[in-house]
Amino acid sequence: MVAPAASHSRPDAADLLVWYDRHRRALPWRALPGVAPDPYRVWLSEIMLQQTTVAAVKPYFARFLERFPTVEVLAAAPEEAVMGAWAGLGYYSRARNLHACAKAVAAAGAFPDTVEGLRKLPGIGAYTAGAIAAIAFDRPAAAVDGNVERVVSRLYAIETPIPASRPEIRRLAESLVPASRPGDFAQAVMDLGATLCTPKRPACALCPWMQPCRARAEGLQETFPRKVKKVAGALRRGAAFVVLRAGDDAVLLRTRPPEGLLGSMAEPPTSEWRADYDPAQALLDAPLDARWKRLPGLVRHVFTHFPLELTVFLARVGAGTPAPEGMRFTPRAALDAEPLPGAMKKVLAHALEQKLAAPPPAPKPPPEPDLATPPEPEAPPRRAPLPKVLSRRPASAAPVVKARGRPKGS
DNA sequence: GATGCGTGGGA
DNA sequence: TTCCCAAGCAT
Repeated sequence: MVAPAASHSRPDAADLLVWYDRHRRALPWRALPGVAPDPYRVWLSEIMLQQTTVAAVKPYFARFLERFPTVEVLAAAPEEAVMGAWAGLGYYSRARNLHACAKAVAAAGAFPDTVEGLRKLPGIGAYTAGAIAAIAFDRPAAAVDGNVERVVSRLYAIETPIPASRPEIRRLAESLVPASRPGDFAQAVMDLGATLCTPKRPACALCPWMQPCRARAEGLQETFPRKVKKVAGALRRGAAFVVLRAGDDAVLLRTRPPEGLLGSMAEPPTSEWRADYDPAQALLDAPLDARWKRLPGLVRHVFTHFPLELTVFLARVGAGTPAPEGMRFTPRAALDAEPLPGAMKKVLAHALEQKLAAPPPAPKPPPEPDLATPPEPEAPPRRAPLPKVLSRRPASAAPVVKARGRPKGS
């Protein structure tokens, strides 16, 4: 529902466009004024920017353009090359859909230039279809993302919480789209939300839409959009098994199933992840027979919907040891080519850090008393630099290894 | 409509 | 530390 109308004029697209012409952000995927945008770049950037910050996307976007300069090149690339180039960016179904979409577009010969046509492609939903139609083809379409929801909910002081208010927000957003320069308008609203109409401490004094904004008039701008907060997921635990093979200095890896969590990404074998998992029983889940050492500390990682704690086990096997069914040995020098998500990079960094660390003198209590295999007596270094094989990519160059002994109990 | 799906950064 | 969030999509 909309707050009672006061003396507010209707938000004028022209006012926003004046502001945009002066304050628009320069972004790598954004065409210069007067230059026709490249649909491939617009599409690629929009997919990467789904739930992802501009700063995180920039290096990935540049690397993708280098490796896959056109949609035809991307379509012809092997799946694992695409997954590898995406590794670290998150939401990996985007990468699979990206590849599938590229194949469809390459087969069709061009991107569709309407919302309806775009909407049919994998990985393109209501927002992205509107954004591409507007930005790449200057169609009068609304691109309603989180920024626009915030801007519109403030303009009209919408009291209904998200997500129930989404249909209303969309209608209002569509009513604002001008016939002239709809592509610039779509980008202007997002720039406004990203730079002035921010979630916290919006800079209303600089806003071209301050006058018609109802939330601002009431001094309640920061309280919109209304939303219901979600509950955090329950902690899950598990064990991860790092096997180092002598001779070629290789690590045992497998590929996860194509659907679901971390789909199609690589990982060292792990147990199931459950709330009641007992690391003391972990060796029952080990991928092969070996002299397993339970490493001190543990690897923590927080996914969207649950936190995870992995206890890491390390084993060394002889040269020539074959990989178990469905797994492979990858030499450490070749780990860069594996699509390892952040959580699994932490696991490998934790294990290899143990291996490389010189034994410090200070002993330290084991993280948990009842161990199948007692951990090594040495204390792990608090924050050793990442092993070289794991440091790549400017953006995610140093996945922080949060692993420390737990002073359990009390 | 509710869930599942990553990651990194800022307050 | 903890919470929230950032150009959403598929089911």
